Order: sequence, then C-alpha cells, then structure tokens
Amino acid sequence: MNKYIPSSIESKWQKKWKEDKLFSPDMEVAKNPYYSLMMFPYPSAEGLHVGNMYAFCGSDIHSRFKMMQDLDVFEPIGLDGFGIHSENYALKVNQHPVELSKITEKRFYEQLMMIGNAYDWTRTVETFKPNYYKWTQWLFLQMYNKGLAYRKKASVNWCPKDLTVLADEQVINGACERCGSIVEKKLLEQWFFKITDYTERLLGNLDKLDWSEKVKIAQRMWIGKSEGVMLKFNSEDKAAEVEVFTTALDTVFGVTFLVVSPENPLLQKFIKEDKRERVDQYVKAVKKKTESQRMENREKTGVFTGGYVINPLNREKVPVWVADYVLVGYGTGAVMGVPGHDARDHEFAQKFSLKVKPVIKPKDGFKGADVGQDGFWDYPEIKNQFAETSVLFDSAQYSGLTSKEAKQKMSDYIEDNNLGKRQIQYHLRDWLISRQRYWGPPIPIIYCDKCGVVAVPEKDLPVELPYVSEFRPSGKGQSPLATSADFYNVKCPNCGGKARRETDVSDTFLDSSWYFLRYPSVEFDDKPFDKQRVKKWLPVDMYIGGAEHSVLHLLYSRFITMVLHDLGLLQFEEPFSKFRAHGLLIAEGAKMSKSKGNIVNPDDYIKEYGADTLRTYLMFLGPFSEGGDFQDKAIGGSYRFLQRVWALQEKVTDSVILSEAKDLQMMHKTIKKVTEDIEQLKYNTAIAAMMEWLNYLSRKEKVRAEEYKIYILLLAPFAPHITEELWYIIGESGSIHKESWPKFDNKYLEEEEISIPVQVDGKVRDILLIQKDIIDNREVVEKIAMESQKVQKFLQGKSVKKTVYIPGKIISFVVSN
RNA sequence: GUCCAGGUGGCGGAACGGUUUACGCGAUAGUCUCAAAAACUAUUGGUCGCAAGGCCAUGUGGGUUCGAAUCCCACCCUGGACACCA
Repeated sequence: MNKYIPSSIESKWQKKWKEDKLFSPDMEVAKNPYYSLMMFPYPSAEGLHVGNMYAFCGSDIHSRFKMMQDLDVFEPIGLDGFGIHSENYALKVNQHPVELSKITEKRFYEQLMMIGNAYDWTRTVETFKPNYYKWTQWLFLQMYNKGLAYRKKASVNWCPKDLTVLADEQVINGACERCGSIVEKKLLEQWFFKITDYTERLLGNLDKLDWSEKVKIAQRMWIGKSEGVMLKFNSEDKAAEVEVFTTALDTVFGVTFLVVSPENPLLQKFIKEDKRERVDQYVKAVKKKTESQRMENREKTGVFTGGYVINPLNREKVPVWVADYVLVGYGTGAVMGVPGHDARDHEFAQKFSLKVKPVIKPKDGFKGADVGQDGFWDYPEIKNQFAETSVLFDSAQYSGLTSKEAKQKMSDYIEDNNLGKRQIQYHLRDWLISRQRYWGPPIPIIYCDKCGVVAVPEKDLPVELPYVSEFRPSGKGQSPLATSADFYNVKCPNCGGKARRETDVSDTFLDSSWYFLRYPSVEFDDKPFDKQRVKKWLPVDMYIGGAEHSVLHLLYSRFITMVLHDLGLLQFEEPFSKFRAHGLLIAEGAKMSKSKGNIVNPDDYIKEYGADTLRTYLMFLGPFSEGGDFQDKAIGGSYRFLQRVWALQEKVTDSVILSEAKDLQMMHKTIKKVTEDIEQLKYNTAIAAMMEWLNYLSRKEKVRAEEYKIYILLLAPFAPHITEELWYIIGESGSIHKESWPKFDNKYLEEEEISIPVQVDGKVRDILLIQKDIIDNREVVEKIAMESQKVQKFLQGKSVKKTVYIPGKIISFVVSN
C-alpha cells in the first residue's frame, strides 16, 4: 500500500477534473438541472481566508451530494470585483485597480481550485469586465425606461472616509458598513431606484420562500411596515395644518404637545414672532451638529415655537415644539406628543416640564408601581403584553374600551369627519445607487443642454470605464471620472449637440443583483441572458451565503428579479427558491479580522495536511448554519481520520461475505444518517457518523469490498480527492463523483435485541435487553422489568402506584407520592 | 431599548420529551523503540467508596410531566441584527 500523500493526489485530480470538464453540465441537454449557487466573493489580493473557505466548502458539499443523486448540478463561481472593497485595497497597496484585478482574479481562482470545489470553470463571471458590466448598464437602462430609476437632490448618507454616498442599507448604526466612519448628511443630486414601488410584493412573497428564517425576519424588519393613521392637526387660527402619523391613536386624548422636526418646512408656519429668534437659533444649531454628535448625545433638546394646534378629537389646545428627536425622513416629520405612554415623549416632557396625561390603564386599575409618580405608564406599544388587558380612561366616549376597540372606533370617526385617514408606513426607502468612486460601471446617462437627461442608446453599451491614473476619490462629491475630459465630453445621442456624461458609477450591489442570471448564459454576447437557459436553470435551487447580506444583496436581487419579471423577461419573480445562511467561522473566540490579527490562511493548512483534511475539519467543527471556532490543534484529528480511511484498504477483501446483521446495520444506519444530515447541512454530525462506522470497521478482521466502496462513496462530497484516488485503487473506473449515492434499507436497521431502560421514580435503575418479538407485549416486558434485581432493590417495601411502558423506548415505575 | 440565536466535561460540540456527555481535540497510562515522534490499546463529568454501588451535575429560580438539557413562565449572562421609525 502506498502512503497517503495529499499533495500529490490532490493537484492531480484537480487538473484532471478541469481537463475533463467533469463539473461542466451541458447547459442545453441536461435532463435534471440543479442550480447550486454560492455568494461570489469580492476579491482583494490578500486572498481568501479560512472563513471564506468554510462557506465555499459547505456549499460545495451540498452540490456534490446532489450531483451523486443523479442531478445535473451547475455550481458556478465568479468574482464580485467592482466596488469600494476592491478599490480601497488598491488604494491601500497603491496599485491601480485595473492591474490589481488581474492579480486578484488569478489568486482567487487558484485558491478556489486548490480547495477542490466542483466548479464549472468554463462559466466564470467577473463583474468588472466590460462583457459583464455592459449588461449591468443595460439593466440600468431598463430601470430608467420603466420609470424606476430617477434622479433627485436629496440629503444623503456621505462617508467622509470612503468619500462617497451610501445606500440606507449600507449605514449601520449611523456608521459606514465598510469602514465604520460615522456618516454625514450631504445634499447631492443622485440616482435612485424605486424599490418602494415593490414594498408589498417584497414583503408578501417572503411567506412563500424556503429561506433561513432569520433572514426573512431581517427583511421584514427592514421593510418595517406599520399600520396606523395619518391625523390632521389645525393651528389655532386655522392658518396652518400639520399631519402626524401614529400607530397609537388610542392615546390621542393623552396628547399634551406636538413636535415638528427642525428640517420640516411646515415649522415656519407655527413660529410666533417673539419666539422666532430662539427657534432659528435652535434649528441652526441642529444643522451644525454632525451625525456623530447626534449619535453620542441623545439627550432631548427642543424649543417652543409659540404656536398652538387643536387636538381634533378633544379640541384641546396643544403647544407646538421643535425638536431633533423627530426624524424628517420617516412619516411626516412631525409627531403628536403623548408623554403618558411613549418613552421618548415622556423624556421630552420631563425635560421641559410639559404636562403628562395617562389615558390607558390596566383593566383592574393601576397596581402600585404600574404608573410612576410622573404619570408615565409603559403602554402596550412599548410593553405589549398589556395590550389585551388595558382600557382607556379620561377619553370621552371612548373611555372603558380596550385599545383595539378604541383604535377601531377612533379611526372610523376620523375618516367620517375628514380629520385624517388610515395609513400604512414603511421604513424601506428608495435605493440610492450613485457612487462617487472610480471602480464601478459608469451610469449610462448623458446630460444635454438642449435635450436634458438622455439615456445612452443600447447599441452604444458598454460605456467603458476609462483607465484613469488618478483614481483616488476627490471628496468633492464627484467621481474621479469627472477629471477625465475625454470621458465626460460627448455628443448628445439625440441632437448631436454638446453634452456631458454622468461621471458617477453605480453601487456594487447592482452588479451582484443579477449575476446569477448571467452564469448559464456567459457565452452570449448579444444579450444579458438567454431566455431558454433561464427557463431551464432558474430560479436557483439552492443558494448559500452569509446572513450579513440579509437586507442588502438578498433584497436587491429580489427587487431586480421582480422588475425583470414585470418587463416580461423572466417567468418567475423570486430568484432563489431556497436560501440557507451559513454560520460565521471565528478564531480564538473572536471574529476573524485584520485588526485582531487572527486571520487564518487556508493555504498553509492545505500545504501541510491537504485540502481534504481542511474541508473535513471545517465541516466537522460545528453545525454549518451556526459556524464555529477554528482550532489549530484539532485539525490533526481530521488528518488522522483520513489516514485511517486510507489505511483501511489493507483490510479489504472480496472473500468475506457481508452477512453479519451488525455489519449491515452499521452500514445502513450510516447511509441513512449521512444522507439525512447532508440534506439539512448538518455536516458535523454526518462526519461523526462516518467516524463511528470507521471505528467499527477498523475493529474488524476483514472489511468486505462492498462495505469499503460504500464508505468512500459517502465520504466523497467531504473529501473529494482521497475518495477519487481510492476509487481507482479498489479497481473502479470513471469518477466517483459521477456515481450514484448509496441507498439505505430500513429492514436492516432493526435490532434483534432492544435495550430498554427501566426507571423507578424517574431514575434509570437497570437496562433490559428485550427480544424484538416480545417488545410489544406489555405484560411480559413489565414482568421482566419488575423482576430485575437492580429494580427490586428500589421497589422493596413500596407499592407501585403507576407503570408507564412506551414500547421499544422505556419502562417507568412510580412508587412515591 | 426591540428582535433573533445561544448558555451541556479541560476544549469544539452530540442528543432537542425517554440510558446526558455521540464524534473529535486535549490529558493520563501502556505497547512498539536505544530513545523520541508517529501509530496502536485502555482510561478520562464531579464526588463518596477497597469494591459493588450511591449521590450530584445541561446558566439561575419556579412550573407542566411517570420522566425535562429538551416544553411553559420569570430572571441572569454571551453572541448577532436593528435602533429617537412615533
């Protein structure tokens, strides 16, 4: 027997698989297409770390498993190479992104080759190549023509470090999701996609999708639907009207003030002359405050405007304040202040000594601490366990009603009297796609002095990204392309007159919002995707990726797919039938990051132990959906495991007949376990089952060829190289990865003797071995149990009050009270 | 603050109403060796005991059940997502 030397067999098979196009299904004739997709990486020349490998291997194992279930699996790979991530890396190492992209492409593909994934290397997609971004620009044009891309001047999120605007989805906790800088607000003219036109569909379809629940929840939260009413408040003198949105109309009798946000133009109408100076001062001060100052200090501030409005339900006079805790971007930029039942309003009222008036109480009255001395009661909207049991008081004819009833009746009243209307608000806002950076697809728009905004004609695509040596972002709210006269000076496609190109590029998430459509159609230069191909291969059967893309990539892709569906270009409106989020691989108890210096490089491990060992170890260290902790020491265990599988070939013989019931049972039990576990991505327990069977086989004198063959078939998705080699060693031909997955038969799983624990008062006192044929005979089994000496010891002198027997499971005697 | 995961040996983790600690790492002892490494074999939750065996252990406190790591309630931690969204 040869020694197991991973390095020599792994590269050999990788080369052969690629040459033979083993993992390139025929796009046209494949009978059972199965599209298995992994989120493609955004490359930087540092290469993939072991956390990336973890994700890619997990997806690959599932793909290979499906392949062996005789499906024509299409498992493509590509690079999401445009965007800030790659560009920042270029800035850091001071190399031009164009050159760098060539290096990173090579490096990434080499690494992905080394790990042994079953990629179709004939169909890669790189978003930064003109033959791809031509169609990203085409997509923009479709959006534009459908009225879903529009330009507006808006206060947008500006990252002071990356020197570009960001989408709302890219701002986390007031900070840039890339670099962590606190974002600023900037007024700029930008391109937006009207994702808000699709809100209800994006929300509604979620229920039908087979996706990881946490991702669906994140999307629902992001869309942020809330139902309430839009209520009109007239100023005292009826000269002005302001609308507020509320989800808690039942508290309307508790309104003691009204707050308008400093940015709200309606504010002006409420300011009384004697207060103008102070109000102006306040508004100015707020505008000067940076976002970070606002984040840090959340203490309530505000100024009384001098104006009053009338509460439409009880006709009470309510003072109007201006305060920056009211956001201009949500609802109407004005809220009714109910300090009795809203924590923020309460805080505000306390600070400025405004009246607090509770109007809802528990059905059976307040109990001591329910309502504080300051009159604040944590009302249902905050602690909704009270929602069912609380009633209104001091609310005219609505007193005594529950919140739900009151909301109903008050809404009716408001609508009947034209005081407002029921309304649904969403958190989701339109997708800002302009970026003032270099490394992205130029937005295909031309501005003509005469014709205005003109779309670049489709025949002129791609608008190629020029090689600009000064690719650094300028920070002036303009892309570096704005310095290239050759680029921006154009003739208007309409009138031929002097015109100027849009110099911003589009968001990298636009590149990735449709890449899955391109893979099956990469060879077509005249269209983004071929109708027949799409029909055959999409939607994606299984999509695996990180949960960090819950509201970015995964939401945008769904939106874009819906639009293409509405344009009649796709038959489906959801791109990913099944999505599973993988867990995060951490190292030394912490997230892998450069700053912590705990990045683990997979190359070293591949060199030392081989890709098969690394794959097996990564998949064994914890449940794939939950991630785990990478421990350097423990990887040796996986290496030993494969060594032992290799060594087992010595014991293989054809002369022993596989007849022992126990042998068959182990085999079928393992097939069952591994099959079911892979299906659910529970790779760690699948591998544990393989180890158990291996331990069993190693203890035997001889191992039958049949057993060994099935063993390596089950192991093939996890360790593709060693199993391929062993496949040839045992005299088989063709690739093991094109073999059919072993099947199990339940008839071998039953045992002759079944062990039944016997409990006395809930504690196990003995374990009986019961013959299969009497297992259902309650009396006999109970008698055997009762007669057990170990059990008798605990029954002595006591009477059995109750006996529970679950056939084949357990027997339980109850003696105590 | 809200939402979502989780808290089980020295460690990563199994089990997810029915024998807690599968599988692996580590540790200890042994075999082999001049020696070491590797490999192989055995032991390995705590505690009392010479042993048989007992008792105690799944974050804490209650509850449901013949039986709870698992289900319910409250609380305490850890990780993640969202967050002045009215």
